[in-house]
Amino acid sequence: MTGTSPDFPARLRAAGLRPTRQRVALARLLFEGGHRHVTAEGLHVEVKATRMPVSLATVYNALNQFRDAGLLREVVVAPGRSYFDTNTGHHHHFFVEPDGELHDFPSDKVTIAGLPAPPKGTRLARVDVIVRVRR
Amino acid sequence: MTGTSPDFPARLRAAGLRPTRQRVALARLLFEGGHRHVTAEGLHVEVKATRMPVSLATVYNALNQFRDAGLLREVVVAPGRSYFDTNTGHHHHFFVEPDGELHDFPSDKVTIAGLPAPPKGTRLARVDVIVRVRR
DNA sequence: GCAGTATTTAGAATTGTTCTAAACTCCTTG
DNA sequence: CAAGGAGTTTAGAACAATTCTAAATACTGC
Repeated sequence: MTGTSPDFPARLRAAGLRPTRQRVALARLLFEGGHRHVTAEGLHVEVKATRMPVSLATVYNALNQFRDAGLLREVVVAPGRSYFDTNTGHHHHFFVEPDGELHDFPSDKVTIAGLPAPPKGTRLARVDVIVRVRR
Repeated sequence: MTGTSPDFPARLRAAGLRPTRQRVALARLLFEGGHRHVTAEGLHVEVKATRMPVSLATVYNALNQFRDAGLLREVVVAPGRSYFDTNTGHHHHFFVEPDGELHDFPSDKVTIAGLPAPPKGTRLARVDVIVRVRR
């Protein structure tokens, strides 16, 4: 079989989101190639470069909805700017300061031992490892 | 005994910062008790409650200068808000979502194995572990 | 004490993000 | 396939966190 041609409208519908033109355009940019890290501003610039103008507010809306639907993961590494990661599986990040470049690395080779128990009345949600590096 | 009275002016001077009234007032709030996590807004409210009014801009300036001087560490855990940690030693964080509560835990019991090498042309700066928990 | 530079300040400006209300579009139904 | 309603999009205003600006003030060395 020749490469899966991702049916974006269907994927969006499966996530409980109406496949509007702008959501499909954004999904295409986000999910068509390999994994990516984007900011709202960056994605807005990209989508404007296509023949489908989309407002910045819609980019923000879509990113938040995609994240809530589990299609994206939000990564908080730098003050004042949110990154969204199309890789929603288990993995961690390299963050190159001060450029703001972000790279995934798989978590399956990484072992974290000796973590204390969560504070009383809380349960573990996720463990983020951010390896900060400099040029 | 009257306990150790930390000489804040001297500590500031040692860090290369002039011991102005407002910096000393902020240092007192930050370093007098045990380790703390503060936001600029929060610290501003606190310092206003003392008899020494300090502008919000000065709080931001001071926090940034203290961080640059190594007296504080900035912790990025939530989008749109920076936390400053008076604990500059090796340790990691619990972050209670969605309240925004932050707790330290020492890193000496924690072992992280299997981290990949930093990307070419970069050197390791720090490894942050954020354990996200929920109520 | 005085000059001189660093610091503080109020308020404006900037940046990133969310909100609002009106216009539009997807989808279902007839 | 027209119509209607709910869900979306949009431009622009609003908001929140932070930084900048230019003028006033405070620390420090002499």
